[in-house]
Amino acid sequence: MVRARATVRDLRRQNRSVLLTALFLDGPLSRLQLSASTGLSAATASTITGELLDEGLLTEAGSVESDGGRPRVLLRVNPVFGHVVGVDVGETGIKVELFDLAMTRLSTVDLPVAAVRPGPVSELVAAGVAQVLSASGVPASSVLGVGVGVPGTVERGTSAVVHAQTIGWDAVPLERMIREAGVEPPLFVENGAKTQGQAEMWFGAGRGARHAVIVLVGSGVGVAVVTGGVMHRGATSNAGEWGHTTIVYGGRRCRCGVRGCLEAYAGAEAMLGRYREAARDGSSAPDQVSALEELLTSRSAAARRVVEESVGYLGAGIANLVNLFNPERVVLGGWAGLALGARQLDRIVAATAEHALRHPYAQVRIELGRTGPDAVAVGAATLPVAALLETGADPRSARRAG
Amino acid sequence: MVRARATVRDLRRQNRSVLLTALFLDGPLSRLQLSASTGLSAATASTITGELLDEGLLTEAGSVESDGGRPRVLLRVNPVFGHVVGVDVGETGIKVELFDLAMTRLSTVDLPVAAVRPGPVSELVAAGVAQVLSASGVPASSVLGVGVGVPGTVERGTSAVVHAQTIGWDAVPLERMIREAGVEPPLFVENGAKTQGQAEMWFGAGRGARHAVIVLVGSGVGVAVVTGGVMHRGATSNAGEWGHTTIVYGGRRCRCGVRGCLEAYAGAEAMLGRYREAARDGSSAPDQVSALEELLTSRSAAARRVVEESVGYLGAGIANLVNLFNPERVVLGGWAGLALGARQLDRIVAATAEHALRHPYAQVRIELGRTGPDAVAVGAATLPVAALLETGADPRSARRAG
DNA sequence: GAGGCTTATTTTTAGGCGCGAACTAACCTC
DNA sequence: GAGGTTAGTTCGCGCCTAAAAATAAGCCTC
Repeated sequence: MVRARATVRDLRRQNRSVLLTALFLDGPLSRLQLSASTGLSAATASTITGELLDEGLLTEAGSVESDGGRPRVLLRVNPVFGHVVGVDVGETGIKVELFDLAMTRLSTVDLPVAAVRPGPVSELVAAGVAQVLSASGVPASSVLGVGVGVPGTVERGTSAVVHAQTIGWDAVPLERMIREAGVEPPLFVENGAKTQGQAEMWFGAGRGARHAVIVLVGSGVGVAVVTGGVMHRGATSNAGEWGHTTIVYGGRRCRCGVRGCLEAYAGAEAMLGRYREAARDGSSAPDQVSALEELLTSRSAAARRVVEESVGYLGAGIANLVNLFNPERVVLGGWAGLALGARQLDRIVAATAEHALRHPYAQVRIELGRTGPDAVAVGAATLPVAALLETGADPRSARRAG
Repeated sequence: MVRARATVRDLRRQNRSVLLTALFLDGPLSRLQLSASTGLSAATASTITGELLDEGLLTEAGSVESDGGRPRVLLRVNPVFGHVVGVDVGETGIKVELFDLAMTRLSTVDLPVAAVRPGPVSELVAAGVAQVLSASGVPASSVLGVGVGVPGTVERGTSAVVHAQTIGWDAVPLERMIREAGVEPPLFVENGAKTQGQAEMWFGAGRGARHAVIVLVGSGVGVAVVTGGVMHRGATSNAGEWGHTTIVYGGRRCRCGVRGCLEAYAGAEAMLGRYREAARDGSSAPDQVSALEELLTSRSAAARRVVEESVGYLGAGIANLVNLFNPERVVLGGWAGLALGARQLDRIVAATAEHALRHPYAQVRIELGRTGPDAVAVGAATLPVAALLETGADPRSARRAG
C-alpha cells in the first residue's frame, strides 16, 4: 500500500521491464502484438524495443507474412545477450548448469560431495562455475549472475547467510565465501525449495497461476508459496517452513525436536521410518529412492497402511495450505512427491478435499510437478534472469555488458 | 513481478498517493518534511500539495517556528474533506459508526438483530447508515464510502458475495442487497477478521510492521495476514482460514465437519465445550463472555487443565503461522484472545516458542491487540480511506465531492 | 531598526516520457 | 503498377519531476 515515490525514469524502467518480461515469457512477438498485450501505445512499444535492440537485449526472430500487409517482424530476447548459471547445492553433491537467456542448457557439471561443509562447498561451486564456462566457451564477462539453491533458509542482508539445521549449517555466510572462492558475477543465494518452486512457476505446472503453492516432498517436505505472482519470503526470508508445522499435536517426535510436525509423517524419511516400525521385514533397498519405490509398490498390508496414512497426512497438510493461502493451483513435486503422486494423486486430492473448506477447495487445481530432476538448478538460474527482467535491464544501473 | 504498463498520469497518481499516505499516517508535516520523507523533490512536493490543497483534500494545520528561518507550515489531511462509515455485522447485532477523515468517531449506532438473515441485515445496515448521518448532520454526499465487516469469507467480483457457513449464508450478494436497501456511497464488503486486522495494523499493535499476523480468538478463531504491507487475500479472497487448519489429525470433530481443526480446540466455544465435558458442575454464566471469564478465573483442576491445554493448542497454531509466514509481529486479539492473553500471554508465547523453529521465532514479537471492542467497525471504515489513499484521490476518476 | 542570516516555499527552466496523429515501409491482389 | 492493407516510425503535445533560482518570512546582531 505504501509505495515509493516515482520519477519519469522509473516510468521508463517499468515499461522496459513490462516489454522484456512479455517477450521472455511469451516467446517471439511483433511490436504490434507487444503493444496490444502490454497496453502500451504502438509508438512507445516501438521506441522502447528500438532501444533494447540497440543495447543488444533483443534480436529479430524472422518475420511472419500477413494477408496483404507488411509482414510483422518478430522480436525475442537475445539468447546470447548474456548467460546465467544455476547451482544446486544438495546433501550429496553439487550440480552446476549454464544457460543462455533463452534458458537453453549449454553445459552441466555434477560434483560429488563427501561432507557438506561450507568451505569445500564454496570451493566446489567456484570450480563448477569455471568448468561449465570453459566447457562451453562462454566468457565469464557474459555471465549476468549465478543463482545458488541451498538446503535450509537464506537470510538476505548485504550478503546472504544460510541456516540449515539438518546439515549443521548455522549462519554460514555462503555468499561471501563463494565470492571469495573466486566467483565474480552477481550471486543470488536462495532456498532450494523456493528455486524449484520458481522453476515450476515459469516452466512447469505453475505456469500462468498468480496464486500457487508448490509442495515439495523429498526426504523431508517443503513448500514455496506464490501470492499475486510474487514468491513469499516473509520478514527475514524464512517463510514457508511447512514441514515443521504441527499437524498431530503431541504426536511423533520430529528431527527438529518438536512433536507432531508434518515432516514427521509425510516425508520419505518419515514414511520409511514408519514402515520399518510397522513391518520388521527390513527393506533391502540400498538408498531412500529405491526404498520408497519398494514401499509404494509393495502389496503387504503394512506397506499399504503406511502409504494410506501418509496420503492422509499429506492431504491434510495440503488442505491447511489451501485454507490459509487460497491458491488457484497446488503443484506436488519433489522426488518423493512425484513418486507418491504418480500412483496416488487421486487419493491425495481426495484427502485434501476431505480436510479443506469447501469454498477454497473449489478454487484449486492440484497437479503433479512437471520439471525434471534439475529443477533446483534451473530455478536458481532464473534468479538473475528475474532480476534482469524486474529492473528492465536498465543500462543506467551498473551491469556487465553482453 | 509482472507489472502493468504506466504513463505519466500514473506517475502523478502514485506520487499523490505517496504524499497523501504519508500525511494520513504520520500526522501533520511541513512540505519540506514531506519532501524528505517521501524522497520527492521539494518542488514536486510543493506543487502536488498545492493541488491537493486546492481540491480540499488537505488543510494547513498551524505553523512551527524555527530557529532563525521561515516557519514551516504544517499540512494535514482535511478531516472534513469527506467521511467514512464502518459497519460491523455480527451474529447478535449490527454496529454502525461514522468517522471523519481524521478517523474521529462522530456517531455510533447499535442495532440488535434477532436472526442474521441477509434481507433484514441489509435493511438494518441501510437504516444504521441513515441514522449515524442524520445524528451528526453529515450529508450523504460527503460519505466517501461505507465499509462492511462480515463474518465468513467475501468473494470480490463485480459485486461482493458472502459465504458464511456458520450462520447459513451461502453466496449471499450482500453488496447488491445493501445497495438496493438504499445505501448510495461506494461499498466495501470484507471479512470481519480482516477489517479488524486492518484496524490493528493502522492504529493498534501492528503499527509499523510490514509482515504481521493478527490472530483473532473469539467464539471461533480467525487470522489476518499482512505480508509486505499488504493484506493477504488469495486467489478468491478466501485466504486466512486458519481456524479450520488441522492441528490434531483425526482429533475432535469441528463444526465444519472435519476432525482436528484448530477451532475445535482453541476458540472460546471449544474451550467451554471441553470444560463442560471435563467438569460436570455446569457453568451458570448467562453468556459466552462471562462463561469464559469464569473458566479463566476458576481454580478447579479441570478448568486449569482446559486452559492449559488451550494455551498449548493456541501456541502450536501460532507457531504454525510463524513458521509459514515468518512475520515480525504477531498480534493476539479478539475478545477471547484478549481475555486469555491478559492472564496467559507468557505461557502462550512459551508454547509458541516450543513449537516454532528457532530462527523464525527469533524474529517475531508477540503482543496483545490494542484496539477496542469496535475494531471491526473501525477497520471496516478504513477500507474506503485505503482506497482513497491508494488512488491518490485522483480527481480524474469518478469521485463524490467533499 | 536595518542589514544579514537562515530556513521554507514557490517559480522558472531543463530534460524526459507516453500518446495520438500523421507518415513511411513493405507486402498483397487485381 | 494502382490500390489496398497491415506494420512500424516520427513528430508535436501535454504532463511529469528535478534542479536551480527567486521569493517569503522569520530571527539575530550591532
